[in-house]
Amino acid sequence: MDVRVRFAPSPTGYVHIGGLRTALYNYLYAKQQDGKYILRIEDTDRTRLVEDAIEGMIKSMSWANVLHDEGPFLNEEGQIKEKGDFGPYVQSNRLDLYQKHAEELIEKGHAYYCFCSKDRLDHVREEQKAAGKTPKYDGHCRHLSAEEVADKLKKGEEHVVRLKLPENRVIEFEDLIKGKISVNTNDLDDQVLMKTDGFPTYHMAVIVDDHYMGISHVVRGDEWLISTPKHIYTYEAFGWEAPQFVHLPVILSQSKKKLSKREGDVAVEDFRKKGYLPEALINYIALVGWSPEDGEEIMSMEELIEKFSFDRVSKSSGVFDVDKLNWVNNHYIKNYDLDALTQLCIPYFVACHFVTEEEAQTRYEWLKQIVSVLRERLNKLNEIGDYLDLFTVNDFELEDTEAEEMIKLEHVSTLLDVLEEKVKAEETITSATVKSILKSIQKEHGIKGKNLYMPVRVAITGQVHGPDIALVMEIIGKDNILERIQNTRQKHLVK
RNA sequence: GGCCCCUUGGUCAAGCGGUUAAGACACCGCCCUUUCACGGCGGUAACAGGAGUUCGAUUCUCCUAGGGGUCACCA
Repeated sequence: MDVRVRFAPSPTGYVHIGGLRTALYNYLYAKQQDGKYILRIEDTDRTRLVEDAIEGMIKSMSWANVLHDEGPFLNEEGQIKEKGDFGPYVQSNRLDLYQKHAEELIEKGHAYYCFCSKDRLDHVREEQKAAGKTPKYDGHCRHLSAEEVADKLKKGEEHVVRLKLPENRVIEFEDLIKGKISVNTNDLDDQVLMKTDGFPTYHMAVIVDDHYMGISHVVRGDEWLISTPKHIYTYEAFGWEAPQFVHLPVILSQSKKKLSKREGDVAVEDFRKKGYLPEALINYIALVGWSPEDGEEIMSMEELIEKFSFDRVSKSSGVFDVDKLNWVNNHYIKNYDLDALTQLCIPYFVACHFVTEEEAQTRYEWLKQIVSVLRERLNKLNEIGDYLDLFTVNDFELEDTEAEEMIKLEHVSTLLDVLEEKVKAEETITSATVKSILKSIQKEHGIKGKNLYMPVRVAITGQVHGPDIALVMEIIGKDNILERIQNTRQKHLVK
């Protein structure tokens, strides 16, 4: 059987990090099985639509490199165009199909019209709650006669279509991750299939679409597990074969709650903006809830495709650990192609007003050098801003008492004089000349190790930590070095 | 509350009847580096609890506790 899977978000906002993982697992499985990965837009709730959400989602997914084979795409002009033989892929364009199938279900006796008002339903629910019962539709319209229904319909009464669930029947299915699940229909409700506005509910649309789109595996979030028996019954009612079900565990925040905006970043877009590399985000997110047999932690998309399997997906939810994401991201930053990384860093340089867009081109080699020095300590690209003063500010203050201590050392005055003299004597300063200068200072004055490097570091940067000092000096150049020595001498040196 | 599901260190996790219960992040040491990092080595730290089954349970069963999901004309 051909593997066909889908990611089916509602266009109510951005792609959530949990959604990205769901999409990723779908994608990995499809690619591994030589199948198709489909993007479908579930926009049946007209009240929650967010303008341009579809575009945003397509962009986020394509940034993350989780690319669909069928569904809506953005063309050159940024308009939405569909690709694939099973469309339309946006549910609001498939209304007739749902309507037709709802009628089919009614004819077959597996669904019925319900004319209950919202008020009545609310009332019933309240009463049930008050009586300590589980709220459930009371079946008021279940047994209306054909005449009554026809009459109400003719009068144009508002109505919905409900699924007619059999009583006291145990529905079982085998979830590829959770294992055997069984639920009694008595614990289930006669789900609304078609709403008063003529739109289907999720439960209707998902079945019709998955069937006609030839979906082989429904890979979705945990929250759908309980509705699955209803879905299975609906497949049966249509006489269709149900797909395989795969319910993924939830991703939790550090405080073990469902990941929410309040506790930090949840949108894929947020991570992009902060300077997480898509490779790193994908790599990390794949590891929350799944691990490969060989225990490998750093994997490319190709490796993920090769190693992924549902039976190694965890049954229980996992915490999203930003620290580990940072570690993975840093790993990718350190090993990235330097030119490609520099290109990715340019927006951050510009955003910090370190350079203009134009300068980013004319002084590209300089930026590249800076990136090469900073990359090893960046957890994410936007941290680049934390280091830029290092290259631009000559008139700095000492960062902390530790820095002050270093400058207070007795030999610093002499050290600065000698350093200044030797720097002046050089035509240009490179990392190599800095090293040879320091070496000669060691020989001539017996200052070495920490006593040598630390005061120099502080005198040049004002800080006790930071990138390799010789490289920093090479990047800022002779004139700035001399100016900084002057600054330190006048401002910070204890006379 | 009913129903369904889950439970290995702070976190991600391996394990699928017999192991000194892996590995990774974080944390703490030491080493390397004439500085800062990187890196290397090492350390602290876990089978929720209780009954069974078994020669033997982290692994199987049941109960308890805790957590999550669901109970919408939202997905």
